[in-house]
Amino acid sequence: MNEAVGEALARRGDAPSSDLVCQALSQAIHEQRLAPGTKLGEGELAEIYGVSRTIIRTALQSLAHGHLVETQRNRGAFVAKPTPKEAREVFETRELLEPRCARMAALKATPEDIAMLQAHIEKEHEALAQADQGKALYLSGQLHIHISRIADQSIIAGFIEHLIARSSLIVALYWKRESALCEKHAHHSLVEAIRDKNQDRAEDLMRSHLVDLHSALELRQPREADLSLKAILG
Amino acid sequence: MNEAVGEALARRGDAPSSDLVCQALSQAIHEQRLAPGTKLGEGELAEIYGVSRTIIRTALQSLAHGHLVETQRNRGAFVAKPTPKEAREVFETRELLEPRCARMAALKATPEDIAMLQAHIEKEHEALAQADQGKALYLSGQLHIHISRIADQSIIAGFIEHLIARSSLIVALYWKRESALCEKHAHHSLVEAIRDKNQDRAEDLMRSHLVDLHSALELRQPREADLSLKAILG
DNA sequence: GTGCACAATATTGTATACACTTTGGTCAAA
DNA sequence: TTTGACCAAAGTGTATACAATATTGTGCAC
Repeated sequence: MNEAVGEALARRGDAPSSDLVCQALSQAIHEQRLAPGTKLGEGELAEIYGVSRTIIRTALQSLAHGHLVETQRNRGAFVAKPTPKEAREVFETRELLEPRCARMAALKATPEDIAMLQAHIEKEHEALAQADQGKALYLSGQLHIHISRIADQSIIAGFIEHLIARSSLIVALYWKRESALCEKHAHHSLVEAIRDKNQDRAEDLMRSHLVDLHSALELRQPREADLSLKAILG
Repeated sequence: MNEAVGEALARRGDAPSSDLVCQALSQAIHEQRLAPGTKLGEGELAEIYGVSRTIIRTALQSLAHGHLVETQRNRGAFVAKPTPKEAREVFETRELLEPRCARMAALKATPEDIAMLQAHIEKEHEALAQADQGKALYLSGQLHIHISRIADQSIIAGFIEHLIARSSLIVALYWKRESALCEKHAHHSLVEAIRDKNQDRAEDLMRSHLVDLHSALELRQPREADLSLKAILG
């Protein structure tokens, strides 16, 4: 029973309010309701969420650590604007880490894991059917995170989670065309390969899936107007 | 001249005091002057560094994001105690990332980079000659960070920096025997390979160097007594 | 009308004050 | 002696107040 007691004590929620704010802001960024470059004023956010600036500052600092927002001293926090170089690096790093994770996931996945992945894909289909672009993007990232967690390499999984968060911003800035259908099929066959414990195929499918995503980006200068001034006149 | 103006504005230092505290604590951890598990009381640190708890909390939060300290709600912050599983994962991840970085560094290193690495090795020798274990450990990690930066993959370099920071804690907890001489030689030949642009050799040397480090660890339960209760009764 | 200096405003950085939780100890009862 | 509750002290979580900095608006000189 000792184990149960420990679990209960550890599970005693007490979610810090800064975490809730952090999650709310993350989700808004992932769903592209906050565009890159948007100013995140502390007072403004404090009023919106009904907490003090202390909490907001804590949350913004967390997001800054995850490179989702950039802070400038005495100027404030802004939704991050990954540069083309950063965008390229994010995907290069994903192409290094995720195929290995897919391989390990194929090795270690339990029937429960498979069921979870398949249920997740169902949710993705629903979001696509409803043409809910933001939710579809979010769920797509979540699938990658689930796979990395199944691989049971929590550090790499943490890195991947980090990279996927940044990928949302990159997609917001540099996405070229709609290829949702392609993605849908890629996820489906990837989960199949994991289900079949086909490590080589899972690794290959993940790699080519990421290459497809990467090549669907137009890594030119950001399109926003407020930065183009700097880009042009710099 | 626009460029120069922008540079000057951006370079206008203004290091936030929380960063200074953060750096001081990091260095103390790296040099093993703060043992894993040590309580980091906010008031105590505030008095030591002559700033308010606000600054200390900010710094501790940064360190928590880097997994150098662990915070427990309403209980405070403690120097992190990586578990054997975490330790294994840290080195497995380093073995995945760093050999690739060494290869890219061999490809991209400029003569200035080589000179910097060689100068760094000199400093390592000095620290070893003075039997300054803490400084030697710190410099050893710095060399790995320099190499990853030369590879010009800033995201991977950031991950490696993160992993090396955690490695300090792991070494503090699980180091088995002294093999400083081995390390000295490994670093030397690694820099040689990079100097000679020998990518395969740089990659192999880095890999075997990391494997050596990894195998010099005794990944059993932590030795501290205050945790053994939990470990026994869990 | 244009450009610059300066003041007013707004926003961030830091310190302090207060509320809540944990912790350690004391005392009473079994 | 041991167990339990309760109280006091210490420490963390949050809000607020004040200081420093940046931004914006105004007026003056040219």
